[in-house]
Amino acid sequence: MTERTKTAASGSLRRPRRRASSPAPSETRARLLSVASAMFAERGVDAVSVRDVCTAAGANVAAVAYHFGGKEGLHLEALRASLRGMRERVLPRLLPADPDPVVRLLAHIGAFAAAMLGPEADAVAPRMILRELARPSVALRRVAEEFLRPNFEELRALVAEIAGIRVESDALDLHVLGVVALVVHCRTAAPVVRAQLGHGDAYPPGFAARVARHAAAQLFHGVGRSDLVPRAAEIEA
Amino acid sequence: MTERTKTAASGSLRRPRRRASSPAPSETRARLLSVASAMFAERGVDAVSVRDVCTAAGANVAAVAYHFGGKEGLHLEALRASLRGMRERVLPRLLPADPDPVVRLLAHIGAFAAAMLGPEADAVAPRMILRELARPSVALRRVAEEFLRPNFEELRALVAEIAGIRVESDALDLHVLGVVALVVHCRTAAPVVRAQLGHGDAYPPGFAARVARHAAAQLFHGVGRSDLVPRAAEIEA
DNA sequence: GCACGAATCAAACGTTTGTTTGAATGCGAG
DNA sequence: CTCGCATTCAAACAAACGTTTGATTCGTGC
Repeated sequence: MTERTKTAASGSLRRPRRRASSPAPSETRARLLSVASAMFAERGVDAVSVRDVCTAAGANVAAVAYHFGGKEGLHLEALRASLRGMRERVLPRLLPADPDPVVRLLAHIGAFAAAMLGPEADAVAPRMILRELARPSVALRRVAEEFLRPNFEELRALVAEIAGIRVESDALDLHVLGVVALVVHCRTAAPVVRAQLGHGDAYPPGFAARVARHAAAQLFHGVGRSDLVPRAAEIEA
Repeated sequence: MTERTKTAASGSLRRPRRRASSPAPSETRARLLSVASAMFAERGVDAVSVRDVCTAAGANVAAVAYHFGGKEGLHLEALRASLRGMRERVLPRLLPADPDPVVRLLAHIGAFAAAMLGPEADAVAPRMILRELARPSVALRRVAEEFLRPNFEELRALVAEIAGIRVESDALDLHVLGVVALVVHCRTAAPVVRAQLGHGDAYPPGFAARVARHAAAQLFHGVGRSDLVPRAAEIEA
């Protein structure tokens, strides 16, 4: 008994030792992760209790502590899963092999906007990531940058290639930021933006592409390539 | 005992009857409101307990329930106070009496950016308002629109006047949204943006004006008034 | 067959939450 | 003075939180 208690109490952060060659990754664990991701994205981590997650996943209350070492561990794992899903699903679409940097740029902006605002944007990943942006507390923001940072750098590189030496570095940053900001703002402040634009409960179909085309055109204008503006129309819904 | 419990459960929403001609607006009430606004803006409403607020304000735990009828009431009142302060302090600066719409537009954008990103942006109002944008749950967003909506409409009217019939309505909305989005995004996602721009823990001095000039220039480009772009430099820090 | 360990469970833990209570306090009017 | 009323206070309240506990189940390797 005492030995049991000692063993249990000793590990301040207890982690369930998983077998090296575990055949079953614990179906309960997977369910918890999936349900938690959805709920965290929907209502925010703080507004969701582990009891909510567990009952929704049909698991016991202790399951979270057992499989993830606590709520914090579940949160981090859900975030990681979201990031992984995001990278695997949308990043490939961001980088077509076309030699024309304009084509690549337009594809990038279009895919980014679609991921954030499109009809399939109900996916948990964007909502979860954007939720992290607003909470400067946790160091998980670092994890979030795993996605946003490459996105920004890639955009920056493409724009630099297209603009040539026409723009100084600082201005280049702001131009790229303008694109990201517009898309992100439409997502994070969606209710307010919809009210301002006179939309109803949801963005109209094709709105993501509309925003993407606008952002691209503005970008071309800004970096002194107004000649490319018509090509922004190449972004399709 | 049973009667006790019944009575306790009955009073669902109690409100302290304030005297009609109250001479002292309860200094404690004012302190609570001030402290709460700051803490709500800093850490978010959910992350701040009424105990935190009360001890920080040197008041009793029951003070919140007494003066505001509960935490919700305090939150709403703090939000209202922030909005009022914001309108009184920054809105007048948004509307100079200059006949030139370009001057008014530049003043508007400059003041908006300064309020959000400038050195005095530590004021609680912007942080509190922007925090509300991210939480679609409460109807307090309606209250927030008391500030953001007029801001948007005013900007829209000015841009429409400057651009003339050059732009269709939908595009006009997006152009105005682009300005708002850039400024707001720099504030809400500040840590990430700073990391992307290579800034440290804080934006460099003059950053607000830099952003404002950029947004204005982009706006002029977008609405086909590239001739006005140089005038964006009129925005000063 | 049996013991081991991973997994699940009901139950309870201690803490913190927002709120309520009933008694004190202070002050102005009658 | 004393009553009434707004205010403040220490204390306790029920509920919800994340976590821990000890028992139980069940498949596997020895």
